[in-house]
Amino acid sequence: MLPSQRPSQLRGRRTIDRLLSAALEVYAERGLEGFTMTAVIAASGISNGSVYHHFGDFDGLAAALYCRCMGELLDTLLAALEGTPDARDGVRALVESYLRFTEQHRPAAHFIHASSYASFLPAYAAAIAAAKAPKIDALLAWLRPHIVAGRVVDLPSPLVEMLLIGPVAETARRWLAGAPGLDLVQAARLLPERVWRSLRAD
Amino acid sequence: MLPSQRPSQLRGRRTIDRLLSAALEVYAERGLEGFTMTAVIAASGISNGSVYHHFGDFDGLAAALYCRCMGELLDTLLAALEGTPDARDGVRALVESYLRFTEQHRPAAHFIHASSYASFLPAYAAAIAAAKAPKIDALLAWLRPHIVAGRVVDLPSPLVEMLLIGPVAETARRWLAGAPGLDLVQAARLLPERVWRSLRAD
DNA sequence: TGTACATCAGTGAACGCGCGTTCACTGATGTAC
DNA sequence: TGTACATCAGTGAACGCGCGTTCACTGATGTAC
Repeated sequence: MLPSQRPSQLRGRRTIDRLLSAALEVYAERGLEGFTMTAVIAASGISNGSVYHHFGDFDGLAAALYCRCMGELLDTLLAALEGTPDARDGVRALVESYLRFTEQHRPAAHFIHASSYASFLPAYAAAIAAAKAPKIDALLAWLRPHIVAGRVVDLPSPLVEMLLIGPVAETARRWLAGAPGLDLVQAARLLPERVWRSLRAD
Repeated sequence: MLPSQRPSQLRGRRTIDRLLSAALEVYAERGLEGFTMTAVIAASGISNGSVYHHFGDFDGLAAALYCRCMGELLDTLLAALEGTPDARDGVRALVESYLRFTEQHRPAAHFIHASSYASFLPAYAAAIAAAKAPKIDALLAWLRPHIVAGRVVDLPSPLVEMLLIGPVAETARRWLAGAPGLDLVQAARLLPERVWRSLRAD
């Protein structure tokens, strides 16, 4: 577990929250380059010593921010599946909600994508994986019956995930990087059906 | 054009080549974190002054390396289409060759993906886009007749690109990040047909 | 063929800046009796 | 209900390190005549 997840006092939880919010603001305004201890301290008004108290080091803060953003994304995807038993509807809802999340939470989405190869990940990989696991499992639990029943193609689950997430993740990435000619609303209208076609068993 | 592309003397071209090769080695061994001026200088045996002479600044060297790696990837994709007029064959060949390139040129592929949000990109975005444009155009030129003839779905071309590249790009990214349970050979066997199904018009 | 000269290529010591981190400290909170 | 004390939370000055960059310089190459 990340150290930050378990502060024993309410005061500590509020400090952590202020630090993470300030960190995302700093990232949104100045990018990875400007995402530094110094900048986060200044933006949050909290002393550097508190960062070490709660996160161990600056990478720990980055890992905690990553967990928070990724958690929000996964919660959004899970919410989209709520009360959607049909396979095609569910796949379409996943694609649409991923793109909607990207548009509505641009800084968080940007941070998630930009962190794929960040230096803080290796050190905190286990903690991050543990935080993601239950939500990933819930997504796979929704999907499995559809594979078993022969409605979705029976491939190794990492490959099913690639077909499902690949096109939207790449779309989000390019849009976040400022690529011209990409319209997320248009993508949300046109991509879901094509993704479904790559996944349906027939 | 990147300054590095046009050295007037053979000696200069060799220095540039040694610097870029050393830079990719440094990146492969120590990651983005260890990818510094100091490390590249030490690995190449060339003085820092020469870097400034040829690239302007360290970001210029990074941009030149990105161009070189991306150029190799695009050349590989174009070569896969050579003598492949059929739409389905071509799409499958693109998917397969993208994955094969990732496996065979791991450091270059890693650098490409990790650079998506790198700080050197904005400053050199125009030069990089100019270097990529002819090859991207060649890929689209292969695809267009198939769309016109109704064999490939008629979507805005950025979205066609997302469906084509998304699943393999995401697969490559996860594999490069060391995700467990991803087998590129298996992916090259199973993904091409599913990608084709998302693209074919019917 | 030889010489003069401009330009290109390469060197490496020196510099300043901002980064993450440390540490000795004060203050707040919760708990035991 | 009050007091003592351990632990948690927060502070901020100080530090060292390594980074990208600068600059005055030497050496190599190509060209003009």
